[in-house]
Amino acid sequence: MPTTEPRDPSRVARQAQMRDQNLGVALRGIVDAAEPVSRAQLAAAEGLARATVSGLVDHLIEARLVRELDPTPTQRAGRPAVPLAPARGTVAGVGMEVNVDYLGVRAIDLAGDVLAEHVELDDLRGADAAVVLDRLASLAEPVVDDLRAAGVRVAGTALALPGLVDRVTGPLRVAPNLGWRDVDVVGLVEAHPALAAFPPRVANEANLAARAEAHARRGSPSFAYVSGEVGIGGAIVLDGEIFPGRHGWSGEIGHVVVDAFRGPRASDGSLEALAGQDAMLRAAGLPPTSRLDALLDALEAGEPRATAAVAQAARALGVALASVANVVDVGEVVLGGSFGQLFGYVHDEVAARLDELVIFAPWSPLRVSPARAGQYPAMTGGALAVLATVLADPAEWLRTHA
Amino acid sequence: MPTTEPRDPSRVARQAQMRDQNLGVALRGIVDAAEPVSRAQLAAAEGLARATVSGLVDHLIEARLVRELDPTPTQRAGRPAVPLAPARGTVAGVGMEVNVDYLGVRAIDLAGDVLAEHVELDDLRGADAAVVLDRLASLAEPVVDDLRAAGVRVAGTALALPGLVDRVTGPLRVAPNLGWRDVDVVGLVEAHPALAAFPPRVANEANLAARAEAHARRGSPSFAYVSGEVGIGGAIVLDGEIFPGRHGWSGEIGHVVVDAFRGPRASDGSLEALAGQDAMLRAAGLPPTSRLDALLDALEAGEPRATAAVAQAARALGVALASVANVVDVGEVVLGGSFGQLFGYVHDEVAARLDELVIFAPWSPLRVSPARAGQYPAMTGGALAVLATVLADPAEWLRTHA
DNA sequence: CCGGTTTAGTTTGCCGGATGAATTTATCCC
DNA sequence: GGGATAAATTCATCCGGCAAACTAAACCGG
Repeated sequence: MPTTEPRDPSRVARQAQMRDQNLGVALRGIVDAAEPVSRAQLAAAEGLARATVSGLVDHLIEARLVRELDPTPTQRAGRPAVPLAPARGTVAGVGMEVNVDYLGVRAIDLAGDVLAEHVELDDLRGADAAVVLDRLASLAEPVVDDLRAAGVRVAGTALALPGLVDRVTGPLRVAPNLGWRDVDVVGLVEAHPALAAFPPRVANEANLAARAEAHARRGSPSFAYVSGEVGIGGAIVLDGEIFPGRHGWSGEIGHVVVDAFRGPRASDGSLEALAGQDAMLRAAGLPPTSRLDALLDALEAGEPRATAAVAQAARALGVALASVANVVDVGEVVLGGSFGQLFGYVHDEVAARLDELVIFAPWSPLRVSPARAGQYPAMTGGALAVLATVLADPAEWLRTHA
Repeated sequence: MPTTEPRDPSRVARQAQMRDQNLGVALRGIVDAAEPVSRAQLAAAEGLARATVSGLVDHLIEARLVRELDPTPTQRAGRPAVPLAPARGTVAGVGMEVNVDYLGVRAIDLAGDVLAEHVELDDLRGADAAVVLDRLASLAEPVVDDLRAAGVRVAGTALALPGLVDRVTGPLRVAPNLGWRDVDVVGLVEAHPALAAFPPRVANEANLAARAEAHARRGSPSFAYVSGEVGIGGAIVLDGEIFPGRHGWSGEIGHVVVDAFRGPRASDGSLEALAGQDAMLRAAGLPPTSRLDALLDALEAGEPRATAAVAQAARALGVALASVANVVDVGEVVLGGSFGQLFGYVHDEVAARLDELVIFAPWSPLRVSPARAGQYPAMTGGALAVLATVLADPAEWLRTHA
């Protein structure tokens, strides 16, 4: 599970906050651990006294955020440790997504297990926002209801969208590939009575997908994530944290210009214009209505136009990512979405461009790897984003919810 | 003064740390304030009890980090507040810089006043690193000695270099325009006996210049900074903090590629290749040995080749900055160094390209402004970086120094 | 089987430091 | 000179982390 939300760094230390803060430290220590840890290990890892940790853990267990496992038979002397693990099925984050050809919901608990999931495939280009969001809410309603009926506390919902979304207030500014502009997404979702109590945190699809990717990789990785859907989105991950930017609009790698002098408008040379799905299909001589599978088939068959199209796109992708790496100093590039599927065809070119263009490559070569977060990573990332609010300050969350 | 160094966010809260942390909060509250604040104001601003703040402030005064000013005659009833201000001339940060045509030292105290300064102009392209750094140390030696003789505690030194420098360990990886590569800068500076006790924090020139710029703008601004020296450097500033990246190599805007298909090598289309000082002079038909002044004269005279050269460079600059803005979501662009001097000639084109290419421009237009940090901002930024270590944890600093 | 050893977890008294209320100090105003 | 008002200090209280002592539950060697 990724770590905390950003917090005011110059915060004063108070007595009361101390407890709350350490409760969070303990919970994150348990949830982030690769293996179940004992109270004693946790104390050693965080530098707290064992007595202190015991008190915190008792609190977390009582709040059903943590559970004790059966002691594992060890061959060592001494009283066996009680392994601690995140509780299962007690708290859930709900991630929702509307994208160009599907929409869906996924609920995940603190242990990272998927508790429920619903996805519907459909072409939503140009669909009416109110209709689509009502349909999404209808999809989410039974999920939320079932969870609550089963005694699962729903910590909140998140909604991933393929566009520019304000970080806090959540209006969708523009989603070019859906044809949406200035949509009050939160309001439309809340309009559905079942979700009125759970206003979604809205965020960009690629940013949430990157969060899922960071979670899948454990241990606070840093990378630039590229999400090839119909458009090209992206995100920057630093030490396991999504880099949100000032308004939540960061990571728009698709709008990086790699060829400023290509057409009359400089945006004709943007990465999305050169390596977006439509551009690749066109360059490969495939009908614009076809899907990525058609391109993959053509590549498999060794079709020269398809090969050339993907090579050209890979060059643009590599150049754009090199610029990103030069500016934000990330050591790894993760290709997701369609670029994940095309990984074998684009890896070498992307790696070569990074090697050539990133100024620090001689001292810290960049890795290029495919996404591992599974299907619909933005739904997972949305659920994780919700759970991260619980992890950031469990005491506060327990006071307001629970 | 800019705020703290980044700190481990998931740190546990301890009793002992609480005092130290609040000491830092209080000190930063006083130093960052635009006007002198009283203990009571500080307590209200930070949400601490007045009693607590009093104790902290007493500690800071005793440590000569803060001083009390004379109460200003106010027209209100009640006991007049004692204004608190950063102490002057008690602690200094020393910023040093080696750049392509100058090298120098500047010492600054907590109040932001320049206590000492020495700059020597010289063309250092291709000069031997050991020789230059020894010369720099000789320049810094009397500055440090004089400060110490005057009872000023020297908090440390920083060294700005026009190249890629490792954040912590500080070897200079490469400085293309100096012709340096893999230089143990810290070791060479420390070799000078006067500086043996003050190993410099080494950092990129543009990153430190951006720190000075952030300081000059108060109030935690966010912007992308471009430093046009002989090469083109840059930095990202978010809420007043320099964004260092994983290794301290961030902000290399000069290596952003805006025209991937220009030459045989993709790097022929980098911003530095298109808008660096050499490129502009060449395009303007000026001899490569000439300086920026010659270009400014030609522009002033309406010389068409010069105008065209700068227009072309401005286009590349605007496109590169648009890519940066799309990726890191900054709302302002600050042009420093030669681009600061050329500001009047490049502003419109840069602003137009940002407006055209930055996807969020319709909702949050980007500002383009010239740098205000004065001459040799990297020296100032280096000194501020040193002082920031004091501000980050004054208690710790007092334990180890003082 | 039993005492010694080792490690995990709990109990307990202590202590640092934030806190709020009360107090003192310093000014303005009538 | 006597309120009124606000700043700063003093003081008793309380919270929570801490170290040490203690209990619990395993292993081991005889």
